Amino acid sequence: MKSIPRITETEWELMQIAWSRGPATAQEIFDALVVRDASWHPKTARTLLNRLVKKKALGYRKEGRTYVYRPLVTEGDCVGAESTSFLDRVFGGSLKPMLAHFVEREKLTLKEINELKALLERSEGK
Amino acid sequence: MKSIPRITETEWELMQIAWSRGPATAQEIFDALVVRDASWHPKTARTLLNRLVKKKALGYRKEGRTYVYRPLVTEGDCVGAESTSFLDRVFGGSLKPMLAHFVEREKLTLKEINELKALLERSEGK
DNA sequence: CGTTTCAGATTACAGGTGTAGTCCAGACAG
DNA sequence: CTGTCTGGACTACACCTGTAATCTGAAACG
Repeated sequence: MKSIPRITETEWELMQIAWSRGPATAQEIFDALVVRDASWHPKTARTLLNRLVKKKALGYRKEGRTYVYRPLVTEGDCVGAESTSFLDRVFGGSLKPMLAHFVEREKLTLKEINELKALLERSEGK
Repeated sequence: MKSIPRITETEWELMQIAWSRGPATAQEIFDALVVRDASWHPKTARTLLNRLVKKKALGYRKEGRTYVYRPLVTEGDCVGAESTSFLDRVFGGSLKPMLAHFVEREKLTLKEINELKALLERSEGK
């Protein structure tokens, strides 16, 4: 079982791109970042790419003179790790209060409520 | 509108105690920490108390020779801030995928499922 | 070929964090 | 009173984070 590296807040933005685009060069990743938030600086993005490589969250393959990066951890694994950490830290690990919090907090539309209920129904069958 | 200070992972443990016990001395807080996890060191706990004071997450009142600490931010506010941050970072701010993740992940008992459905019903009425 | 250019490597740097140790003044023991 | 003990203040320190700048070698331009 591989241990999931700890992804920081800023690093998540790069990982999201890495996961959604698949293999991509530093330039491509940077371009995608800028689309979401123009204030990204290329040097900053590169530093973070390097750190993610060091953490083994990303790997790369030399492709001519540039590197093509790709995720070494799945989004699901990272989401899982982060979710567990959040749940433990903020809600002492109890699912129900957590779900209650979110349901209360956002004003859900009737449609959303029904979708969620459907989700629960399906879970029930499993 | 007050801004919620950023509470780190370790600091959450102190805050949880501060919220649940109400006003308490450093010693009392430390004792409570040790109950949960014997590896706490008193100096570490004190340092964190000071940092939380600096962050204005805790305040204190001199009581004779020692200080009595109390929270300056509510648990609800901190939970809310942390939840938003988590939701944005990990699920791009979309509630449904997040709830889906948790519902899928844990194997909910039928009882829990029904409780959650009840929660949704109530939310509907609001 | 010499020069500009650009990707990646290396270096910078000020907070923030986890984890403690040392210093100092007042409360307490004798 | 005087030495001791203790709570709080200050100091330490390595690693992490966010945010870049500078150095270097090779590719591309002219």
